[in-house]
Amino acid sequence: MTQPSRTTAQRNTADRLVAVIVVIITVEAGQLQVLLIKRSAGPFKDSWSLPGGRLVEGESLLEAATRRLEIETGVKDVFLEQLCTFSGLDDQGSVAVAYWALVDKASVRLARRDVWQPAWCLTSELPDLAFKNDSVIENALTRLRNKLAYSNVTYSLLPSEFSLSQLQQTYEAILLSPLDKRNFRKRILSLGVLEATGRSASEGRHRPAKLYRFRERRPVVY
Amino acid sequence: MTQPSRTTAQRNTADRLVAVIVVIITVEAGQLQVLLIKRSAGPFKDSWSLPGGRLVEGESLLEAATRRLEIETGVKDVFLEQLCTFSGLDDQGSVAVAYWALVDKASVRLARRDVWQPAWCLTSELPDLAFKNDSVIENALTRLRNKLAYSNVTYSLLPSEFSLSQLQQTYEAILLSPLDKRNFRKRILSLGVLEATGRSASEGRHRPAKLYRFRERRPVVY
DNA sequence: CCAAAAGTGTTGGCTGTACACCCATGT
DNA sequence: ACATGGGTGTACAGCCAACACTTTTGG
Repeated sequence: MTQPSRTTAQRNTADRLVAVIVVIITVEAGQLQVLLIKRSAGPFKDSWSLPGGRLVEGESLLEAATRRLEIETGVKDVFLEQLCTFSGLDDQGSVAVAYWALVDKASVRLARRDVWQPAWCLTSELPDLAFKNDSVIENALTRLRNKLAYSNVTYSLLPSEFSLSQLQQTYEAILLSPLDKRNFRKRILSLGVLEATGRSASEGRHRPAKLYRFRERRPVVY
Repeated sequence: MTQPSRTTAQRNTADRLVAVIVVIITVEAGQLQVLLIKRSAGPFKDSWSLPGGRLVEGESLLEAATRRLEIETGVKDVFLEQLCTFSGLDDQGSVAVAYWALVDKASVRLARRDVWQPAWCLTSELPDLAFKNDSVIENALTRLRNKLAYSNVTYSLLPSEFSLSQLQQTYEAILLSPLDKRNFRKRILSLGVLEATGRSASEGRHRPAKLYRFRERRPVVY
């Protein structure tokens, strides 16, 4: 059984090429960043796009997204959730299921290859992207901002132990606005999703900060 | 170019059968209902499932869902939104993109056909469903409940003019819990999404109720 | 001793919730 | 006249936002 041609402009079976794409988000130095891939072949050669790829035989959507995430970053067991599904991102009738993931940049080892190099990009300075990927990213960021308010998703953006200031900086980077320190601490601590580790860490020549841990390192909604 | 067989348990191309399924929701007499189809052929023959079907050539996902909704109910221009995408609902490697829709039952004319008859079913009395469709419905209802709190989606469940009591009954049917009348009216009116029509209607032998209209008959988030 | 970030409480406004009675109509 | 649902206001509590100073450390 031969494969139908993948390059003709319109597919001639009712089956579709199904791909997953993954919006991999991190925060570093108070800046939101997204992982992009430099396209070194195919349509949109030399422009940037989100990492993605087709499903392989027998693979579920989540498996494909998990695999893709690990290929690019080496990380597993982070927050990874379906976002939405697009048709018409290319003009080939394919269907793309977008996922989004949150990773701690320190735990990432970017894939090193000659072609299709991944790189972090500030969300404030996104280049032109292939396949309308900018709307996918916008979508993911909106979801992230909403989800901050009623879930613990940030567990996946930080190391296992962190200070409240770090957590606050993460929130501020995502929301693009400063938060009041006392109100933030009150709110977060009263949720009861954190526990103190008893340890402290000083970064630079300052007073050392108490370290906290998320009680659950998996998604919880309040 | 031959089509690959659709009946073997595992597909042997990386292309997938892509279908949309639609959770069509309505409220009547204080009861949430979902449109189901009696399967009269194929897998799960004689059990119930959500209406759905494959994409046709050149069709987008939203177009497919819109078409399916209109085929079953005759209605267009109602609230229709993507829900989420499943792989593994059957064991054939297909991918199903679920949508959900809200319709005013009075404006619906159910498709009449000899086979695959559609029928309304109370969500409190769902039969066993094919293809794990029960989880899809649960998902849609959860989304609806959440969305009640910050959007005007109910515009699509009611006739163009309605009383506040009708609106409240709709909310109660969805949330499965009674609401305080005065608080409900205060809350809804203060949102400013309704406008009084100036007209009234009495149903039965009661005091006639003021009628209202949604300012926007399309989704708005507060 | 100085710079830098950590840590800590109180107040006022607003929002949401609980709660009960009178009114207009049709029969 | 009465039964039925329509319509209305107040008081209290909990939540969120605004706001400034002291403490601890490293250099």
